[in-house]
Order: sequence, then C-alpha cells, then structure tokens
Amino acid sequence: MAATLKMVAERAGVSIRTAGRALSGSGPVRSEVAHKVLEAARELQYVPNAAARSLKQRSSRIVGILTGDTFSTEAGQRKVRMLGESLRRSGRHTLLGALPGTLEETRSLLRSWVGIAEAVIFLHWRNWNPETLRAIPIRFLFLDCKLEDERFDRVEEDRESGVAAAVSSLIGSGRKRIVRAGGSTATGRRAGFERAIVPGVESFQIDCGGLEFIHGFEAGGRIMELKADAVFFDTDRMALGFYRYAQQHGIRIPEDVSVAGFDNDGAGAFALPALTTVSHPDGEMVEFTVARLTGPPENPVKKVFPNRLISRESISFFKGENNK
Amino acid sequence: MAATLKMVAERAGVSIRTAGRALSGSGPVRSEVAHKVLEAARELQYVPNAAARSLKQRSSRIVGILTGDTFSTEAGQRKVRMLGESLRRSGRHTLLGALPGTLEETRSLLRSWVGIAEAVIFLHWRNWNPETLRAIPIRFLFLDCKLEDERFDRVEEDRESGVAAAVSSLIGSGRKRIVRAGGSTATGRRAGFERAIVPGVESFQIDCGGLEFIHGFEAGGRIMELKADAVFFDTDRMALGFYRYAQQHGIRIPEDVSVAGFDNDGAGAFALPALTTVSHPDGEMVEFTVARLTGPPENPVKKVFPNRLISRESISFFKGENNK
DNA sequence: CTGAAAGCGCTTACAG
DNA sequence: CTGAAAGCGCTTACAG
Repeated sequence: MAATLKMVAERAGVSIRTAGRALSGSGPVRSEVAHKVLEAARELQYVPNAAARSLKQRSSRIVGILTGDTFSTEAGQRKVRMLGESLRRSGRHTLLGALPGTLEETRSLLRSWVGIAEAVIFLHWRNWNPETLRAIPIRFLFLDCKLEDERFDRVEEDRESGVAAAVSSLIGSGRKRIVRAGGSTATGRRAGFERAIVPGVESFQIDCGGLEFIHGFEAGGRIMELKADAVFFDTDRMALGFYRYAQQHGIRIPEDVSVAGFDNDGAGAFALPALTTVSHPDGEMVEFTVARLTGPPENPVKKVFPNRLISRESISFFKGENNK
Repeated sequence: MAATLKMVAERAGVSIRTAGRALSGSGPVRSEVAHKVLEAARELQYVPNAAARSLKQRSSRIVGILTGDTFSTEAGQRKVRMLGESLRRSGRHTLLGALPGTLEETRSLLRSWVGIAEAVIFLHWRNWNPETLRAIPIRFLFLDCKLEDERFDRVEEDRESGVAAAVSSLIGSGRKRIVRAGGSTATGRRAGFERAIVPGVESFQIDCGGLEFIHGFEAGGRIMELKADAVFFDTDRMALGFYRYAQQHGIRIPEDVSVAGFDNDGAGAFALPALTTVSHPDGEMVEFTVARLTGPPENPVKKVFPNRLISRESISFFKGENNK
C-alpha cells in the first residue's frame, strides 16, 4: 500500500494540512516541523496521488493529443513527438489517442477524457464535425486541421505556398511539362501547383490513389506517357517510389525528369540524387500551440506558418533545354 | 460549468446514488426512474469526471508508455503506435512520455504519474537502474529492454537470431568477406553476426559511430577498403546511406557487394535494389504485453519473439564467384 | 428497488 | 505559524 499524506502527518505528529504545506512548500512551516515531515515522508516513501490533486484543483496538467491518419507517417510522428516534448517542458503530461474511425467513437473517447485531460490538441483531423465536440468540458486546439471555426485556436501550415515554391523551382530549372502526382483529397496542394504554373508551361495533375511509395511507383507509367520533364509528388514516399520506377526503366533523374517531393523524410536526403522537398515548420507550430495553452481560451487565434523549400539534386538547375 | 452527478440527481428528483446506478447500469433501477435520470443527464449534458472515478476506484485505466531514444526511429514509432492502439482496444488510455536524460528525471516523471497511470510500459530502455523504480506504486512492464530482472514482465525480441539469419543469407549467396557495420553498443547484433560466420568466410566488424543514414554513407570507404563482398548494417537507414555511397562510386549492389539491413523501414522495399532486411515482431510483442497487463503482477514472465528475415534484391543468391 | 453515509487523497478557505 | 473542517465528484458498502 502506498503511503498517504495522512499517514505522513500522523508519523510526523502534525496535522495533515501542515504536512501538506511542508511537502509542497505552499505555506509557512517552522523549519524543524518541516524537517520532521520530510523525514516521515522519506521513511514512508510517500508519493502524492495525482488523481486526488487533479480532482481538488480541477486541473490535471494533462493534455491529450488526438491524431488522424497522419500518425502512421514519418512527418506526423515527428509532430507528435515534438508536441510531447514541448508539453513536457511546459510541465504537462501527454495523453495519446489515435482518432478512431467514426465521429461517434471520437466523441466517446473525448467524453472518457473529461476530468483527465484539461485540453486536447487535434492533429491533422480531416473529418471535422463540430457536433463531435458539443458540450464536452475540455479545451480544444487544432494543429494542422484546416479548420474554419473561429471558436478555436488553430495553427496551420501554408502548404499551398510550399507546393508553389517547389513547382516554381522545377519551372525555374527550365522545365516545360510538369505533372503533379497526388493523393486524392489534397486541395491545398492542387491550388499551390496551379498558382505556380506560368505561361509556356504545360501542366497536368493526376490522382495516384494514395500517398505511399507504391503509389508513386505505380504512377511512373502514366507520368512518362504524359512526356513529363518534371514531377511534383505530394509526398517524399511517392517520389522515392518513382525513383525506383525510373531506375528500372532507364529514366535519369534529373537529366530526363526533375523531381520534387513533400515532407522532408529522412530517406530523401540520402537517395541518389538527393530529393528536393518541402519541410514542415514543426518546431514553430508546436511551440506556438503549446504557448497558446498557457493563455485563456478566449479570443482564439489562427496562425499560419510557412513551409520551407529544401533544394537538392533531383532538380537540375539552369540546364536550359533538356526536354525530350 | 460541467454538470455533476449531484445536479443530475436533483433535476431527476432522485438520490445521487440512484442517478449513478441508472447512468452506469450498475444496479437495479425502476425503468421509469432510470428514464427520468437519463433525461436529466441529457438535458444537463452530463459527462462523468474520470479523475473522481479513478480516485474512488483506485484504478484509472491509464497505462503509460515510456520510450527511450527509439521513439525517433520509424521502427520505434511503429511500436508506440501499435501499443497505443492495442491498449485502446483493451479499454485503456495511453499516457505518453519520452525517457528524459537522467535517471533522476525519469524517477521524477514516474512519481508524477502515481495515481494517474496504473501501469507503465518501458520501451527500449537501455539505461536500466532498479533504483529508479524504487517504492513507486505503479506496475512496470518492459518491452524490448533486455532486462535481466525476474521481478518484472519482460517481452523481448531475439535480435541475435535475426542478425544471424541475415548474415547466413549473405554467406549462402556465396560471399566470403563479410562486414558488420554497426553502431557502438549493440551486443546482440555482434553475437548474432559471429554466430553466423562459418569456416572459409572472413569477417570484420566496424563501429560507424551511429545508426543513421550518414553513418552508413560515411562508412562506405572503410567497407570497400576491407574488400568486402557483403555487408550487414545494424539499421536499414545505414544500409540506404551506403546505397548512396555505392551509387556515387560505381559500386554495384548486389553484383559487387551484397547488402542487408535491419528494421524493415518503408524506404527499403522501394530502394533499387530492394533491401533485404530483418523485421520486428511488433504485433505479437505488443499484443502479448497488453495481455499481460490484464493478469496479476505476480509470477512475471519473460517472453522472447523471433525476428523475421525479409529477403529482397540486395543479396544476389547462387551467383557463385563474384568476389573482386 | 432506493437513499443517507462514508470515503478515495488531496487542497482550499477559514479560524485560531 | 498551525489545525479542524469542508469539499473536489464520484463509488462502495450498508441499511432500509
């Protein structure tokens, strides 16, 4: 049995309140009394019970993270890890939950967190429905959720500009037939791609049905049929899948086709050629989100952070006319 | 203000205990009374407080996961994610903590979890010290920690055999000069490598100073100086780093050098040639660990799961004499 | 089938 | 500087 504050107080011969004060330093205690209490606590190996403290203080210092499908990707896992570390630095614990399939299940999970988590950060929740959150006494923040609801704090990244920068870089290297090979539902990437296209450049967008290696690999044939001389992939995984297709079919990157990806996964930097990509502003987004937690929930803000283009060897700059 | 059980009871005109019974279904209630209570709860948007329940029941259904450095790797993050999902399926919540630098900080974190987490699963904790856990009233389980302490449940994977299988596969393809390129402290991998070596094969082990892409890349020169015709890398990341070195230096894989890695990272399957590797028995280990949680902590067990060799193109089988 | 009481282990006023 | 009381919001006996 774990020792309680009451047991410590009895052993030290003081009231429970005095014992509490001595242990938490939350009030004046004569130093010899404090000493007696600390001694008793040490002997009994006293550890305070966080559930009892949470109940009384109505604050648990626990923040939930609820991730969507993104938790299975390298970029998503990186955000979760950084959030956990940042929360810890701010003296909070992290309760981790993956968004289950249905909204009803999500609601049920959130209800079960009442009294445990004082705030929940949604990460990359795409299945937004305000009804899910109705009347749940928890503060909600949205990280990378593309949410248009003024009642909540929202931290976003400007994927559209990131994509546009990558595509502009492809065009700037002299390419004229550019393909975006994407997953199905990424509207920000679609808009960024379109924004970057300039007169004299032909552009195509194809749906690869997913964001994994295999989808980039399988799209290789369609991309080459379009006689593309440059491709932007929605993810680095897709781009590296295409690398394999290219190597198998004698297509040279970047001589024949320039390639850019998105996510700044670790493998891209060591592929040959090293993959040009777009990195996420993870650090800034995470720090900003955790900082918001400290402030009151009134006057929620929306903050957007820019992506950053990471130029590597998979785009051939300034080569002029190497279209086929 | 969130509604409490007391408020629901008053509104329904019953005692707090009857309201509790009706809402939790934990005892007999006349159906018309139950109906009144449910109605009141709905009107007040009642959500039970988990902290209060935990305090009274002395059980929180929350399990902590404490990860070491492994949480920054793809294979480690996969285990964390699968653990979270498995715990959820068993009706538990997941509290996530990264192992901080010092043992004192770890102990402090664990103390702050008392009353919140009823069990903690250590994942890949290499810095083991029993003193860290002393007198903390939480149940501890160890997943992939190589712990030799009979007082705890331990779930391990047999990396040694996995490495031996990969190295045997390299040898079976006719290779005669085999290098293990490793991080500094992986004794299981060292032993597995040695076990697989047979007469007539020359073997070397080199320390690359780390497990990342860059370490495999930078070790390329030393590996070729040894005139190796096969290399086992401690991680897939290292192996893919070596891929880049090989491509830059006109070394053909597997014709000139066969390669095997470890971890079954996603990128390896789509590298060219596809990387032979060793996969972790994540699913079985996680399910077993979570199942142990259900049983009593007495009679802890140690369970070891085998790795699995995943043979791909980076080993050239049955080619005979292609040593340089 | 229902209710009044006690208690989980703390902390927050309040009174000395 | 110290203590007796009340209470956070539930659930566990126990008594009707």
